[in-house]
Amino acid sequence: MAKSRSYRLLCPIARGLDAIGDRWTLLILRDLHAGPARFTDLQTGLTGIAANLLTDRLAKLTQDGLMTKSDGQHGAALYQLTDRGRRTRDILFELALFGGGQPAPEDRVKPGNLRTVATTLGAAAARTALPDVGITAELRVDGEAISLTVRDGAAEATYGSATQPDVVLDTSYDALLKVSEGEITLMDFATTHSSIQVNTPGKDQQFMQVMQQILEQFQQV
Amino acid sequence: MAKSRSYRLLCPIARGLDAIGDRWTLLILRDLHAGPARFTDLQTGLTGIAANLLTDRLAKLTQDGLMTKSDGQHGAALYQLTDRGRRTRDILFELALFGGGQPAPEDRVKPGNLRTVATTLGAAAARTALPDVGITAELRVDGEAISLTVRDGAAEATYGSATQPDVVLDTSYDALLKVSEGEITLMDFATTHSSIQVNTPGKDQQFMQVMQQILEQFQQV
DNA sequence: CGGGATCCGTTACGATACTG
DNA sequence: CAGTATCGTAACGGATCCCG
Repeated sequence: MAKSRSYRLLCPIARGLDAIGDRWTLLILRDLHAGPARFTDLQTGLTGIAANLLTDRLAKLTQDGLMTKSDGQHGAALYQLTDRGRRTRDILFELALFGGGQPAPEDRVKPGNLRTVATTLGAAAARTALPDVGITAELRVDGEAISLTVRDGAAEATYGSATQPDVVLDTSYDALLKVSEGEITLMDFATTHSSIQVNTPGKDQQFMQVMQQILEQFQQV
Repeated sequence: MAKSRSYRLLCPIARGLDAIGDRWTLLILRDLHAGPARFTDLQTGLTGIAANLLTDRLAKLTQDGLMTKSDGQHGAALYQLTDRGRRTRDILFELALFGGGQPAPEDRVKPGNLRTVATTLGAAAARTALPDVGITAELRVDGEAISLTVRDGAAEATYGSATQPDVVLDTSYDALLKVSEGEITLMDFATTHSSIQVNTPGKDQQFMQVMQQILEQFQQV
């Protein structure tokens, strides 16, 4: 593992950056917040990180106690966040809020998978106050499934299908970006850029309420 | 100006990192949140950044509209944040919360100046709810002055002396780090690691209330 | 002395190829 | 699938020099 440059400052901000400030590191954490992932899952989501760099980063994150490596099915290692690693979530969310306001040139591409969507929605949902809502939803974004559950005031979003979802929402990454950046309204998003399938009658009201609260997180100027 | 590597992803997190993810950039912003600064002020606070790198980073931040350069007294240029640049404050604060939980090896040194303290306290203060408090305080941390004002529910901390402070608190960087990281209690901090001078009788109560709310921000596990 | 610009050795990154 | 190995290139770090 190549040792990364350190600022060697006592300042907590500098110490934080020593742990997660290296190139790619925050994007790796971003994808891990969507749930455990294999090496290849990460490599795909990061669109073109060199394999050796990914190896380096995973080693450092593991050594620093932000992540663990465990053996999954048939030799496929699984990487997942530790409790300490999960504490980077709000950093990522603030970064997303800021980055959403940055101009995006034309040559930008979609990430290789949409784990980032699960992370961002999950972080936003965790900031909402949803006392009496109990719901399991599946979002299909450009065909990729994201599971969103809210129960007992706690919210969680993971990459992958939901089991027995009350509601399934079908939409696109483009539309999600647009609504989160205020280019289209929530109403417009829900009606013309999404289609919804209700498995548990009545739950669609709760779901829309949740989505509204999530997306409102992005509106704070 | 050397062009920085871009992730070229639509993802807001990646876009944010394209703007502020380069080495040193977040630390520059950190110091600028404490108020306008000259080239040398920044170079000092960053303890050993190469001059050409600082030049590069300032140029990129200016070009991206996060910062402006203006002429100060006798040829000394002044750099300061734009509104957009100020939106990085919560990223820095979340980073500080996270970084405070990271172990700090022995060989770490104090930054060359304590602008970072003004930034961190200011960001923490901005998150508190302080409706009916009006106070101007000066913190002297290892001899460096930081001005903290709270008025009409809004808080601000800048590097430099306060004009006619109601209260002056004398303390050390070490003590501030310890209390923010939970190694000592607020009471311990206030009594044995600080000395307070009250210019406006009665304001010390309000001040302690403010300090408590600020430092409580760091206790959230 | 503040505010850089220039130069150059070192280090990390990025792309490709290769292996268990 | 999950990495390791190699190598050219780009960014960083330190020093020196320049200019008002």
